Amino acid sequence: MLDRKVIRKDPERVREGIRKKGVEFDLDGFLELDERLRSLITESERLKHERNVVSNEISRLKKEKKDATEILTAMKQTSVSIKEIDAEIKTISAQLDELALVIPNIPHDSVPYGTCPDHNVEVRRWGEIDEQPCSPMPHWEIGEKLGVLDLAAGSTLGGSGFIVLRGDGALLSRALINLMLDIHRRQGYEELSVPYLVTRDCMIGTGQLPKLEEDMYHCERDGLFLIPTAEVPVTNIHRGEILDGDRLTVRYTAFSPCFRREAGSYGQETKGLIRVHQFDKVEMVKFTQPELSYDELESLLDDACEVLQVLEIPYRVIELCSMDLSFSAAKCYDIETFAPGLQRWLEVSSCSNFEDFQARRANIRFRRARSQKPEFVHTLNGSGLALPRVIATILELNLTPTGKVRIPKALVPYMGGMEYLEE
RNA sequence: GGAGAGGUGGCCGAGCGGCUGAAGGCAUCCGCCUGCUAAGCGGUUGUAGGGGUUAUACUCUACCGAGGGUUCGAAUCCCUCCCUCUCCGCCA
Repeated sequence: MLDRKVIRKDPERVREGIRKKGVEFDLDGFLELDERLRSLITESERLKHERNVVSNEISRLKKEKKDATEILTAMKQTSVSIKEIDAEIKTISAQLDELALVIPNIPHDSVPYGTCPDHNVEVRRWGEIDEQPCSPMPHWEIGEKLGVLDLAAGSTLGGSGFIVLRGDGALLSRALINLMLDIHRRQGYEELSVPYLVTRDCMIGTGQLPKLEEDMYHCERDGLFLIPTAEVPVTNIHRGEILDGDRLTVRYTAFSPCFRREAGSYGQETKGLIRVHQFDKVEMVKFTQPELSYDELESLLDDACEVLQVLEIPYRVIELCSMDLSFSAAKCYDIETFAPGLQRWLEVSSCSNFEDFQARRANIRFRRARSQKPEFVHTLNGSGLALPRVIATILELNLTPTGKVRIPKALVPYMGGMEYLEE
């Protein structure tokens, strides 16, 4: 959510931001409604003041046992007026709130303008990309051959888009989760284990709702949503709170499964492990002071990259252009690994700074000192990392001529000493 | 799921429908006092929105779990919902 005052005082900046994100929004209509609301509030408060004054007068008269019938009747009319005006205020206010929730965050000045992923900017690479693997084979073929991946079982259980990992594949997944969490703990993140079902308010807080309702699994009976990422519960853990400024920057990491309906996805995109309805992910979330958030974004990115370095997986870092940014993000880096079997790059992490956009929605603030007013924190999050695509990369990248898959050294201890996945 | 109790300021805890933004205590911060690791005295301390100011000051409105209702007027009465606690039941 944007600051209502900023929208009011600097509408052009907001208009420009909305344009850069490629979103349609009637800002003038919004501003007119806001103007109308404020004049109604002024009028309502004027009448309430009058009512308060006269009510005291009535009280006084009654104590003195004098007659108050006359002003009492007059006040009845005032009371009716207040009710009418307040009803209108309520309606307009609700309209404005609803509208405000669908205004996207404004891209940071450093974000390149662009209309599609082709306009994203490669920031840097790490490691050698071998464009010619020993035998280009997609991970699902490797995985099924080794018996670590069972796509048929997945679709039996949940339909298309669900997967089953078997034996050493399941172990590999568990090992990766542990390795990632251990790395992030060492980097200074507190590990959390959080609910996978959350309330609508949480989903609004981080910005998934109301815009992306179609992409969410919803348990209507209980009004709960399955989380699309641990970002939602972890960020909302401080909703409504005022954090102690001394405690910032707060860093959390959490493992969770992620549930996404992926409405509208189809074809090649959905094959194998690339796009599934349920996948595991280790997430990092930060709460920080506004002046530090862009430094924290860089270190967050580094923290995610470190996982790939430990796993000896080459990657590149992409800065998203304005229209490729998510609704809530002000700036975002994607980390992509190269899958030699598929001959394409896979997004394994997104590291974003939301500035105060989520903090306003979820009302997360901090106080610099006891005497000072609370300010909104800046929130950031990044995957560290998404499991299935990392597994896909490892399968395709570490495939040996004999058909075995080499397990990255750092992972071996987590695999009970196992060095290869083999038949 | 059933029965009961309760949700008030940073915390504890009062609160006959009218001068209660809210007693009292603790804590906080400021000052005074006192030569001893403390006590005493006085004062201070919420959030949001509007108006106002260069910024303060100032001022208005709202807020006692949430939302409705009754009333000239609600923390206080009525309804609905949420949450917490205790007991019982059920269950991994």
